[in-house]
Amino acid sequence: MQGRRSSSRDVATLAGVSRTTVSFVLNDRPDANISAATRERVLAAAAQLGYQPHAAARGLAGGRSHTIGLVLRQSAEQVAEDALLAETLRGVSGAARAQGYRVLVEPFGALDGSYGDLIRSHRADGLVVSGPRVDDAELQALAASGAPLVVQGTLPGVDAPSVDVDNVAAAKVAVRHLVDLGHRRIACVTNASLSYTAARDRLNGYREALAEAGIAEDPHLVAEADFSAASGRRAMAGLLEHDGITAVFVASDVVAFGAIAAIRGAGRRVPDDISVVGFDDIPLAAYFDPPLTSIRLPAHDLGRAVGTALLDRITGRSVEARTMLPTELVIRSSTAPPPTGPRSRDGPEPS
Amino acid sequence: MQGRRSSSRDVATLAGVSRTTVSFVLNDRPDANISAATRERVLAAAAQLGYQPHAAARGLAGGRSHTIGLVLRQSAEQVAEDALLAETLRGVSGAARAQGYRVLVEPFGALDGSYGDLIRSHRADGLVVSGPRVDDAELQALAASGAPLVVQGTLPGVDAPSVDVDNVAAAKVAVRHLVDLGHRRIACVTNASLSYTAARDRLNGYREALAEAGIAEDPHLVAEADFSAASGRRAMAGLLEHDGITAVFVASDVVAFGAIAAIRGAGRRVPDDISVVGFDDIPLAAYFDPPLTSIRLPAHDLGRAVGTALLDRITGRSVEARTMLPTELVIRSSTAPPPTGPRSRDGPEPS
DNA sequence: ACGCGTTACTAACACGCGTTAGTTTCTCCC
DNA sequence: GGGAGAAACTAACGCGTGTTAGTAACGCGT
Repeated sequence: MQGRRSSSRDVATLAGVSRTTVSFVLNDRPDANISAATRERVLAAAAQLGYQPHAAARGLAGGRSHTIGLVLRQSAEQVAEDALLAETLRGVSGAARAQGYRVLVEPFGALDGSYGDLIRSHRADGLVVSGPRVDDAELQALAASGAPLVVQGTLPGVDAPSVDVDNVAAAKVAVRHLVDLGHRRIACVTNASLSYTAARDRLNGYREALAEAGIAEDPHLVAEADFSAASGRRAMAGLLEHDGITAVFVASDVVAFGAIAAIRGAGRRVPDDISVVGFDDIPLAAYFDPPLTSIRLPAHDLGRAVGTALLDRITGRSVEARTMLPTELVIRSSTAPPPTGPRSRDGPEPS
Repeated sequence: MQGRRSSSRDVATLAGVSRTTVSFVLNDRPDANISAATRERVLAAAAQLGYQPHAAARGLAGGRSHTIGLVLRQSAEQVAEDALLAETLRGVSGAARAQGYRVLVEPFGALDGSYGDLIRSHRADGLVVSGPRVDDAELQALAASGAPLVVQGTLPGVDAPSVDVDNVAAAKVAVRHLVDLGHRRIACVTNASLSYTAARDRLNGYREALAEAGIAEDPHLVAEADFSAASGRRAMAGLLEHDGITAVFVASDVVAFGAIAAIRGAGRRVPDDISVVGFDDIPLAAYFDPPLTSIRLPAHDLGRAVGTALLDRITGRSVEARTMLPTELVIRSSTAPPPTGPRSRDGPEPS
């Protein structure tokens, strides 16, 4: 079908025009005057040869790589546990492809902070930085140098647009759901170390919800996890040493799976003895036992939004400094009213 | 810190040498004779300027993009459900980076078969094709044209190296585990449609294990799922209409989660009434209730192996036509001996 | 003093495209 | 008929690098 790689010169020769004309036609230059007949001839020639511009040559001449980088700033273990990565990636990639861009994924953001090389070497025209941390010097420097980058998540003090969900509000909705069911002694397991802004925000949402309900916060009822189910189990096991807990807000579904394992391990039942609300609504949440009540995080939309924002930034369009996507509480079976008596199993109705 | 982008010419000027010498030093050309003093001076100048070669220029001149493509041939839903994608990606990316390569991810392999453009436009020097299907015309054409590509999975009849686990043998081990526990009436839920070779192989392993145990196969005990937990629930619900099933081999953990939901929905217990073996050993398998017995799939190693194989192919080193990675049966709590009586709850011991 | 091989370096081309400045052809109106 | 302006196209440069062919300096033996 195809002999050897064909260049733009081959197309020009076949169509009987100059290389410049070929370039004008294929790139749809609006100010160029190309007759309909010529345009047709060029397109036919290109199709016949299966012509595909050489990406490097295009990038060199045009000063644009038509590639964006997706930098995962989390550690290897965290990346592995990220059940929503695939969806986010699809969203970013979809947004990119719609404008002729492709996505380079850099999953070692945490290994060495050298992802700035992607920009410096013009391998990528811009970066989506996911899972930013407050102590990210590379990110600060990159943003200061004016590199096109968009943060997925929240990172105050960095001069770059960001896309995120409102973690505070979402966590608040989750905890309020527990309050509405009648719970008063509600624990919290964070999704990660508090050096992650998302973890901090979700914890703050928990606190605000308690405050609004007039419940005094007990610092002993807050435990930190670090993305993994194993850490959730450990954190929850610690919390269970305190009496009277009837509900937990766990700021990540994966961590919640571990927490539930700990609850079961202690001989308690979900939701009969302890209600659990998760966060993220990963695909498996609905198939867990019990099906997990959670906050749905629009992973695909997040990816698309962050990709679109970056491309807007690259192409000089205006970008909102902050985009917030809506979340939604998905109520399943891991939450119920608190037990009435010490061992009552009847379903009491909240007033 | 950095003024404007510095080119190789700036480095040459600063070091007091020619641009060619700079190129020789930075690329470590073995046949070039560069004095230690000059080499030192060049490296110092490059470091001082923070010099980073322009990727497009390098690619154009060298004819190599230093990028490999990771093509996900599964549908969007399947990609979303793929809990091991992150690990595989890390493996591929790690292998690539070790040789100065980066990874471009193409998650829309199923949308349009146009991933060949990555090769034709020289955007990528080679492709890792994951989740191949027998009816992939693009793949056939690409392989025939001599494009460097490596298949992750199994696809007979395509002239390209492949990396995979031995799905037949692994499935056999899983089913033999059930047989050894004393089960005789063992059902199977596939992980996907049988147009996927992995699904077919795992089913064959199931059949071989039954045959070796002298158990006649009942075609009614095999049901197809399609990657999702929802499909697993449906498939299992159908199987439960047949009497006497005491164990199921489900060729995917995610699907198994759905299957377990169906079993519970029918009022049966795992493993007391029905044992379940999964496949993949996704991170959450250990935290499911009950913790899932499964076949561990070395996702990270698979990624690294397939990445390394592709790079070997690109750089002209010899590549084995077929690499098989080992799997391992991880026994947890979703499998147990079959119930002795119609409703016995005691733990019987297999003889 | 001269030739010869080795060492250390450089000038200049090629990669394939986008793009600016310039040229030719065509149309129209006085 | 002739000049002006628009329409349609092209020649040639530049992007930043890798690489080949070629040159200058140097050591050394005769």
